[in-house]
Amino acid sequence: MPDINAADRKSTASDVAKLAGVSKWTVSRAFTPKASISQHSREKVLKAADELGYKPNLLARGLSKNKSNIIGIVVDNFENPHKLMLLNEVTTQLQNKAKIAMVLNISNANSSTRVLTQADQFQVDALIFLGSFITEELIELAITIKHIPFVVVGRSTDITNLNVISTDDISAGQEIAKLLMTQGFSRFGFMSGPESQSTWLARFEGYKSYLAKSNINVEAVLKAGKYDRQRGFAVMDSYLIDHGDDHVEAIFCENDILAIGALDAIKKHGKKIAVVGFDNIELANATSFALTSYRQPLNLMVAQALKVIEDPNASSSQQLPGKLVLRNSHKNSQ
Amino acid sequence: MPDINAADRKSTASDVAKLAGVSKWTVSRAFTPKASISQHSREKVLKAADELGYKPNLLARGLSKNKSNIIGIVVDNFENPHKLMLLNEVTTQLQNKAKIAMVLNISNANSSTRVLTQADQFQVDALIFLGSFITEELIELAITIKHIPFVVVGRSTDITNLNVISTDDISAGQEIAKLLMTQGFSRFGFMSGPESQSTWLARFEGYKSYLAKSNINVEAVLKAGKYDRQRGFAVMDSYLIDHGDDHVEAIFCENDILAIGALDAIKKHGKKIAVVGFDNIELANATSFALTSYRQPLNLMVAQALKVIEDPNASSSQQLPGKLVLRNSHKNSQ
DNA sequence: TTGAAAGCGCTAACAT
DNA sequence: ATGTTAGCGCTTTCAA
Repeated sequence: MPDINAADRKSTASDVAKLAGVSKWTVSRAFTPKASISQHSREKVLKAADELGYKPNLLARGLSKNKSNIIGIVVDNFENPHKLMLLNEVTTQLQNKAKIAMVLNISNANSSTRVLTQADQFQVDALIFLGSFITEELIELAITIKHIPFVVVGRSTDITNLNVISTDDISAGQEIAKLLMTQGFSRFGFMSGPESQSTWLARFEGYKSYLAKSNINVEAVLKAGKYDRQRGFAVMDSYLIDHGDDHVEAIFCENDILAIGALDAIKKHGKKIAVVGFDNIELANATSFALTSYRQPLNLMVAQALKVIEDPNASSSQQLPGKLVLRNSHKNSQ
Repeated sequence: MPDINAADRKSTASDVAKLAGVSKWTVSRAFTPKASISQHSREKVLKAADELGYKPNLLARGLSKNKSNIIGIVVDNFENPHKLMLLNEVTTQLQNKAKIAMVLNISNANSSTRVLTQADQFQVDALIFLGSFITEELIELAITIKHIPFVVVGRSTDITNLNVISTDDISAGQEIAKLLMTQGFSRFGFMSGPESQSTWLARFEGYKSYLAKSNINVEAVLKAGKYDRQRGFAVMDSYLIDHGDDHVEAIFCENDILAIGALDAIKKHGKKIAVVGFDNIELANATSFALTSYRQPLNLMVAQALKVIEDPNASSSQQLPGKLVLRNSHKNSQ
């Protein structure tokens, strides 16, 4: 059958070759940055390509080069606005490198085994775990799909042989402890999110160790169990119910949405407790909260993560410095 | 060279064929739901595949079937937590259909032309615009990449020949007007986000028309210009500064993050103005806001969108009913 | 039901 | 610098 639909079909390298009067391999060369091809030929080809609206089929290229330029972005929680900041950063940086982000949702009902297998079948070049609640099981799974390099962004863990790019959580915790001590508080608390044996609460370590230098204990550790505003509220609410007027003066929450929940609970009880969060989500800036928080260096973290998955040799974990963002919630008089 | 690295390489249909003692075409059939193949052969193949950890290469399949099963999800704004709800829904539903989401970030500095072209090169089967601020230019672009069907989710527009799946914004606006009138208010306002000639503020239409039935005008339309909490705050702040005690009693904000900003401004001025938002983001439930909002039927919207891109004939726009979520912010006495 | 040939659109490697 | 052969891993089509 003659090619009646040629106009509707995407044109291929062969079409361009025909129009430019060269072979299709020359067309391929014209689209390969440092291929040996004459200036003349390249121009002819590019002109013809432009006329036909030709753009190389990246799936075909991927098949032949055995490199898809597709990166799997693994997300296990869609409740925290912070994820959106990360997604924004990672998609932007990938796009700028002519790569593309495939979002893999392993939250809730989605079977992570199934989804990661799917990603593997789509030939993702690498997997990036976005600040996920990494479990042993997940790591196991990622390793099973063993051809794929992967890196964890924004989550401390003590699993060895794992590439992790995160904020320097120890220092962050210390800085926050220092800030609160400077305010003159003497009774401190901490609110934690999900817990697993494989993840290490470096933020808490830094916080605790700094206070310890002044012989101060963290007297209350409120376990929210997940990164969830409602849980943050609930756990602070019951703490205040249980403790009456005998409560901590300042609390460091593992992240902003927990902190926001906590602030609401504190407000409900009409108490004054200083609160510091983590992530510096946009909402921290709302006057209702004026939440003092800690900004992670997302751009650097993502850039480093991309470097790691590109060059498996350079593989190494890193802790990057973030920055305290002062508002009002950490002060002793708000 | 003998295949020394066979163990490290992903195994292919040929590997499986060899082990199962059949041809590679039979292997392909074993993985094709209704192919004609004997039960016996299929079992042999599946067993061999399992042994080798073989899974079909979906990129290769895509190339040969001219269908990638990759869907481009176009996102132009990463500030609104509502996007995360949408992303969660769309990735989950796609994954359940053995398809995968490629997130295309056209916010800020990302050139939408470049990104959509990139998506085209990756052979996305379709494009889904997520509640985006659709411009004429964007539509133009999407049409230029003409082989690709696309659909807009969650954004009313009056551009014709465009598949749009959205909440029934007219009814929603009416419901909200009714709710506020029931509270006994008589002076009403509206806060809008970004404006373009191509998008139609159906929510506002419904709101306005319902009030008009009682001969009531919307006396103040605050234009935030973008979906941004800070802008919501700022525009309400200056409204209150300008109007002193002579202000509306109730305001409907185009979405929740605007509403949250507005609430903070109202609080700052120590005023009482009823506020209703839209989207029902998780934060609406925070006690600081107790924001009455409107929940869009995201699951239905996304399901419908997927149906539309799968079957171009069924293409048609739809308005799906959502649901008012009552909290405290709409009441005349909070 | 099964095997074989041809082709999806591209690139690596070799030949000229 | 350019054309050719072969091949990436799969499916479609045609024979047997």
